[in-house]
Amino acid sequence: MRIATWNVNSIRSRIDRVEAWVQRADVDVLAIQETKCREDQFPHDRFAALGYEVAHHGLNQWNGVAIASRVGLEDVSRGFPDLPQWGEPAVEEARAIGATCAGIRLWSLYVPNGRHITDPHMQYKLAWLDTLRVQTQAWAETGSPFALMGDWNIAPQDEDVWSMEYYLDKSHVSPPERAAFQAVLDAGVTDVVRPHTEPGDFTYWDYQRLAFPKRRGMRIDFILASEPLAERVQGAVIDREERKGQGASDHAPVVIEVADA
DNA sequence: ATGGTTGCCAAGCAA
Repeated sequence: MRIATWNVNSIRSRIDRVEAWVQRADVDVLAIQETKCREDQFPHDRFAALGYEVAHHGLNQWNGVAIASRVGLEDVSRGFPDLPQWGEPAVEEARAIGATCAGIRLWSLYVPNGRHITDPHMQYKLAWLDTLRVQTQAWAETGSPFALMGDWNIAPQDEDVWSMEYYLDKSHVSPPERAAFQAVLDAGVTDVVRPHTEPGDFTYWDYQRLAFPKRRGMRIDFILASEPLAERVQGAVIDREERKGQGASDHAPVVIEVADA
């Protein structure tokens, strides 16, 4: 079984490429981030035509997460307990959706962008991650297979950015963010993609300044699996090809191959 | 050279 995560940067503007990619990559489950639309705007019919069920959580033109599956989709959860609120008025944003597919509990997550080390968004981001840490610990204690998939807006290691000098005073690499990411790992999950990749294998490249052809990217999209699932992962790939050409998302899809239970 | 890109939706914000 092939499971993937992809920040598509608007499902409506990307639907043609998403449709082509899920067929080319032959994925059974796709966790999507940044759908950027309400539920009534989501192109459900396009996924249904390909044989995928979809659970979507989208409240407005921002954020938005979904899970598409052709191996079953059960027990959908939109958000999880104690997530911090944001905005005026403060609301819980559409940044997490969970579903059970082929016996595996999968989460599509869009971690808040801290924007800058000193920005209020950074405290929101860290609080959000701490809530995720608490939940991860609880999920791990059940001993069931699960994965946290999505855009973390964190580059946990120096090799995960094209230049540490460039990012030194910026978000995504700060010690508090990296500590928050590590705390989630310590709660009971592991990065199952890294063992199958090399330094310089990024998942995101800015649209600006020719970042992609200059290979100036970051590795900020991850699949973190609990032990019962991690031991079934047979391979992984970041599909850099999908970042090429007109109409590409600024993120590449990340795929894992999982053995049957 | 203080630039450039994309998507929301139609001015400015978000990434």
